[in-house]
Amino acid sequence: MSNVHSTPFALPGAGGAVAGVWPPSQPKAAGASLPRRTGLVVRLPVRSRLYVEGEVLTSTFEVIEGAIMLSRRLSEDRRQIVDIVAAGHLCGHALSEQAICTAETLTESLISVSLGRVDHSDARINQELRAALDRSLDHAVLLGRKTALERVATGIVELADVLFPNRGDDGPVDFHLPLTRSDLADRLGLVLETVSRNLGHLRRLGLIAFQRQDHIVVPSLARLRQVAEDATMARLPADA
Amino acid sequence: MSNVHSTPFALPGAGGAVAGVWPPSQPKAAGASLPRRTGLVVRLPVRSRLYVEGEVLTSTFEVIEGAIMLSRRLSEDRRQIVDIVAAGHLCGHALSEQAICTAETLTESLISVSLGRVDHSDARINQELRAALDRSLDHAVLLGRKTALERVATGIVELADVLFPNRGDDGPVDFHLPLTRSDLADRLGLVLETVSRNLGHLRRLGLIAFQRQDHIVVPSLARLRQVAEDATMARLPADA
DNA sequence: CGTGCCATTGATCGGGATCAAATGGGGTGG
DNA sequence: CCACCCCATTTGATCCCGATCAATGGCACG
Repeated sequence: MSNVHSTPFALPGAGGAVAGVWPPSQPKAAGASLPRRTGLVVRLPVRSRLYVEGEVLTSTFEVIEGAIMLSRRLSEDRRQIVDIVAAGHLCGHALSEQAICTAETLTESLISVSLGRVDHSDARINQELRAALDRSLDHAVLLGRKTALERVATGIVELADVLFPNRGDDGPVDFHLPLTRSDLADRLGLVLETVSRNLGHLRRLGLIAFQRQDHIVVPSLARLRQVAEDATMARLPADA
Repeated sequence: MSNVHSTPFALPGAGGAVAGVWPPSQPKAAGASLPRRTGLVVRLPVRSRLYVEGEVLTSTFEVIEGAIMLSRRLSEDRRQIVDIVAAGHLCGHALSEQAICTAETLTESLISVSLGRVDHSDARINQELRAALDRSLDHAVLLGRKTALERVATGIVELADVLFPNRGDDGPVDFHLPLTRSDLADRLGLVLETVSRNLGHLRRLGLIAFQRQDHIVVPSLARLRQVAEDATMARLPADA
């Protein structure tokens, strides 16, 4: 049902400890420099774990560049990715003093770290909470009422929106897919094979294409958005 | 997939209009008086619609007694009940100036109505938003990763918790089920038949009993909670 | 005493899960 | 530069849980 990741590395408290723990001898991240500190801004490689569900949080994180995914576990093999935090948004202490989920960078990211909730007004926090709630409700509709094809289409659209925050909606995009099929499955309430098959469907429908397994091309976000809302129109002549 | 309710009645703006629109000649509510105004507190019958998804909100509602359900529609026949607001909690303008969902009383309720966000501090509103977000994430795990039996068990536990806010957890409870099977289905991401069958399973397991179709008895909330988290232990010898 | 809605129950269907290979791309070491 | 290996992904075959279709039963209300 779910996949168990080998943890790249973890932050213990996520508080003042931030700087010290980071460079875990992991030469994996693409052309990225090791995490370096700029005031309270850190650059983190892919899949850096900021905090774990249940932990007491002392820091608030603001995404400057990149994205963070938030997940919850029901048990070792049942995970749900509950949100993806885009650039400009917050997570951590300001939103919940106890971590209500686990947070990991989805891509190499530039993150601003601040203690407690300094740096962020009540109004700002309020706005962030509202946005997070709104996203969560949308996602509840997806998980409760959408078909697999609609879920996968929605997942791609969401990633496009998250990774390219301010672009005139719709029109063509292409980007690196930061999630494996298994991650996508854990986001969409499916299993990885179903994700793979439905990506195939979308591809055969001409709604997406792949340059590589992890590089997707979307000719028209508008058309994909349509399928994401209602896939009844989008069935292949020959279907599995 | 979902049911389309005949709307009992609707509030247009939910602002100062509150008092005028309410008594819609509907002698259905149990022994309830017609909505009467006490300062800014109103008593509403079952299934009163406070506002509809998309509307501009001017009022904040605080549940004094009873409960409110919040729902979103994907289309006419795909509804998801995204939250149930218990006594002591807020919904409406303070949480979102545009209604992000439709709100209806689940039971006859005592609701305090206030314009805008007066009466509620930023801290209070933040606290409410956090609580709502936390509930929503829990629910995402349910919708994404729980089996039908676990969902139904969770649904009952949730109702017990919502309708009896401050009781020593666990131990026996019995109460009127304010949701139809179809409503429960729309809460749990199932269809009504599946809800009915799994209520049957729980009944045969001795985890719940029915005095009437809409009056449930839970001998041990603790045991039901266990099944709500993991139903692998709770399978009947002979099963459908 | 019907009439209509809600719930239960049964029969069958089908979408997505599970189990099982095959494929392929990228990184490593020779 | 190439061979190999590892692992993510694709694809295929089959299963099964929950959806759908279809009666039937029960209770409230006119």
